[in-house]
Amino acid sequence: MKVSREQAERNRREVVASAARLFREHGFDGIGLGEVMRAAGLTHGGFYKQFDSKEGLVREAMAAALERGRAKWKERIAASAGDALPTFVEGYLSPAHRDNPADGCAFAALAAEAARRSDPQLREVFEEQARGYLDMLGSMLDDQPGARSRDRALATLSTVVGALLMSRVVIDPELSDDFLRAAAAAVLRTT
Amino acid sequence: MKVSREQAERNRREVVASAARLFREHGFDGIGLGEVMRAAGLTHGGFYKQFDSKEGLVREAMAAALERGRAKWKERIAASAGDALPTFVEGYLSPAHRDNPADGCAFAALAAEAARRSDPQLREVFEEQARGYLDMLGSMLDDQPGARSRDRALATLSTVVGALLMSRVVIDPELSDDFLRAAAAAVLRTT
DNA sequence: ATTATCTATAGATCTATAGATAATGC
DNA sequence: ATTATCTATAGATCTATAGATAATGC
Repeated sequence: MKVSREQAERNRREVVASAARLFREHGFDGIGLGEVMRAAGLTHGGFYKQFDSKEGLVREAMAAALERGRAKWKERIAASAGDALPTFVEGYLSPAHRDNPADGCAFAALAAEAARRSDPQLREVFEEQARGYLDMLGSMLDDQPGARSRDRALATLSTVVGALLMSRVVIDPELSDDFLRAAAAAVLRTT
Repeated sequence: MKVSREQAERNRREVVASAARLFREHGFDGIGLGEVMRAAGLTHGGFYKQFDSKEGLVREAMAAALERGRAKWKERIAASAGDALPTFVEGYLSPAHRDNPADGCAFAALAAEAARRSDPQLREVFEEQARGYLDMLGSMLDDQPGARSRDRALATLSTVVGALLMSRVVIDPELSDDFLRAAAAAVLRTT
């Protein structure tokens, strides 16, 4: 039942990718290692040869999810003909993003849970990625009278993450859309 | 071991209050019924005489936490000499609120988890309270050229919830303070 | 007599480990 | 010979239930 070193490496990455999806979809405590391994096509007994603990997988999965998400926005912005900020804001605050948390932003899906976890290394991952997002947003924004670009990046990230969160918890589709639309308009209005 | 009807009613309310605190502090899955009952000074076996299920308690605890939170802001605003919006925003985005999730806003602490739960009635509770917050904020904001007060309430709620969330997950106290400060400034600047 | 709470437990699930197995890689 | 993965299981925990107990309230 041993596999080649390359296959083992592919398997490991598959476990991290499955975990990144399933944690965003069900929360850290909403999914067991058995189900994560099964989603990766393995059995749960093999987990500890590759990872130290569930907490270690949580850490790697969040680093992968946030890094991948940020790279995706950069690609989308580069590929777009329009301005960077509207491209990002309209994509981030789209119904498609709201309706697909498994593939979406890990801040909106899991930052509250991450803040509660005892593992400080997990919060380091979120902090490092927050700085990455702030750099990305800061470069899209110019200093303006009354607010430097970094402060506007901090406020913009807060607004889009909060709006996505609120749009997911309410049931009424109109109210949900209103959060996305009004937050996008507010962010773009201050530009 | 029976107690008077009034005492039983007090006990029930104490269970809901303990749950409201403990869920905000540890998440819905991070705390068991045993610990909730123990925090209320009871044993876990007595739980099902008062509640249908853990999900029922989650629902009642969130309704209580959000209703109580909203009432607290209204009191604070009424008692304050200053304008309503700065009073709310500076209180909501204060280090004290950030550092006390057990007593703080349930949107920032638990909306992501609530959105994932299968119970639709829980999301109804969040939606109803979101409308309450939007009404409260809308009444603090005037229509302005380019944005009606309801849209500004939607964006403001998104911004403050998102900023509190982000301020809790990062480790660096400076970065955490920056989220609170920059979000407050952005919200008040558009006034 | 009724019933709020207690002790005790069933049944499910979850993390982590032990030991077996079979394919890799020296 | 080494090792990635498998089957099986230990030990902890969690929700929910059963039946006992003792104080309330008719």
